[in-house]
Amino acid sequence: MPMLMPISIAIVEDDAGLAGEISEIVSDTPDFKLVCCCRNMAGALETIPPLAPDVVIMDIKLPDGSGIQATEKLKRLLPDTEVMIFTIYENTGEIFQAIKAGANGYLLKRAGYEEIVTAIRNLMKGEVPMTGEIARKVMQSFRKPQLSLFLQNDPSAGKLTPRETEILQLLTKGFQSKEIASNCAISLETVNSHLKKIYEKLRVHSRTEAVVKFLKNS
Amino acid sequence: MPMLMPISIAIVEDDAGLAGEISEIVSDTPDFKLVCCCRNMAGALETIPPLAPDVVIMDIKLPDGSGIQATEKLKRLLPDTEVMIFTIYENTGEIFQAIKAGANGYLLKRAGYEEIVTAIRNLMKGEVPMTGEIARKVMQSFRKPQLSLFLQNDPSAGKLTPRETEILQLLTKGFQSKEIASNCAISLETVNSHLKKIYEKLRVHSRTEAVVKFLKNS
DNA sequence: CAAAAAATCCCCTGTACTGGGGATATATTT
DNA sequence: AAATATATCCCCAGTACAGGGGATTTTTTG
Repeated sequence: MPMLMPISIAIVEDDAGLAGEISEIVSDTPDFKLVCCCRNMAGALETIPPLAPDVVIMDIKLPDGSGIQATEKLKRLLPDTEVMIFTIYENTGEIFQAIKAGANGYLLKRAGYEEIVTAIRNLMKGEVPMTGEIARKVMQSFRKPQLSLFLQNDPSAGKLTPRETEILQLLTKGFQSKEIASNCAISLETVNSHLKKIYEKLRVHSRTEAVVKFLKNS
Repeated sequence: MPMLMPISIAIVEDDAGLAGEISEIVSDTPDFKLVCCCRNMAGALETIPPLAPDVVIMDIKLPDGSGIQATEKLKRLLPDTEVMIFTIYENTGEIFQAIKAGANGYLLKRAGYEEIVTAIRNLMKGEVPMTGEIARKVMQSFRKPQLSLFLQNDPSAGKLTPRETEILQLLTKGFQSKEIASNCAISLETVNSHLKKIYEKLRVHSRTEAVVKFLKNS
């Protein structure tokens, strides 16, 4: 399917080797057209806006700033340009920052030739190219205190004993551990023991998570 | 590539016509195996757990409940089973509920033969099949988060600033301070500063108390 | 009765949290 | 222009919490 208008692509990447590889991929694809290849943020913000490419492939770590900042600024100037982050980082924080900055896709650098070409085409179709791992992380963030909601009729999560339920209820009232101890006339250590079991059974790692889970399901 | 173990699939769909179409697609694919086809939620919750299929294709509108509830319950019992929502609804709320309930993918009913087969295979590879439109919506929700949420003008909340509200909301998801820092791209110290103000305004002395107050008032 | 579950207590290590000081840079409002 | 609010960052001290070992007694249950 010959296209009248090739997809114009800009690259922002400080590593010369990698920049070369990508530009080769772009050049080797008939309907792709490389319009510029920047080495740093300053250059990108100066060169790219007047070119208004269809796609920008953006590295995160740049010598004079972060690709995330660059993305934010570029998207403000060129809202219709698709920015795809291309990075080695799998850190969740980075990913969210990039998404918030307006990135339209997120590829890991270990991606192969085919993957990159496909991702760019998908981008133009309005899809959101992400590796499976990244998509999972994004999805998980929605169910952060993890699913697996309840206790009463949840066989996989052990049922709470009466004492544990009582203590959990006190947690929801904002009591701290030593207050619970004196309230129940037991030692602080015992409260700790119960908390450990409660966390284990609810599969959480803090009193706040435990309380949220409890309140959501009662 | 012949597979020794076919992918076992269950369908939950009240519309007989559609159920028929999907089961045909599944049956026509060599390495797929249909293990059951349920018409309602009650049946699904009874039949599916002992079968422990690899994949469940789940309709949202069921005669005796919602596919979202069904997903939640199934995922509790079968955390390793991939549940793919299959629906006509493009409503953002529905999508988020489904994701929170633990759905692993989200397909629109206008999807074609190929798309369905591909989605199931991607699911097994750990990817998250979503149509482009849905992925966009999910991503967008990160860009302008929280503002839509309820607490906005709660008088008892003592006028929290947008940032404070955002952070409080992250608390309710069980995030710890440094996770909030990385998600908001600010330092831990800043998170602490915000927390101090939040506690002061809500007149509480711990994150758990803050969360409880927030959840009770929303 | 014997085994299992529940409830109690103790030690210890490392990390997270609370709350007390600050400071600075933008915005917003007056 | 001055005052106020918001958002950001820093240091520090003391406490609380999370989770890893245990152990003992009572209660429940097969």
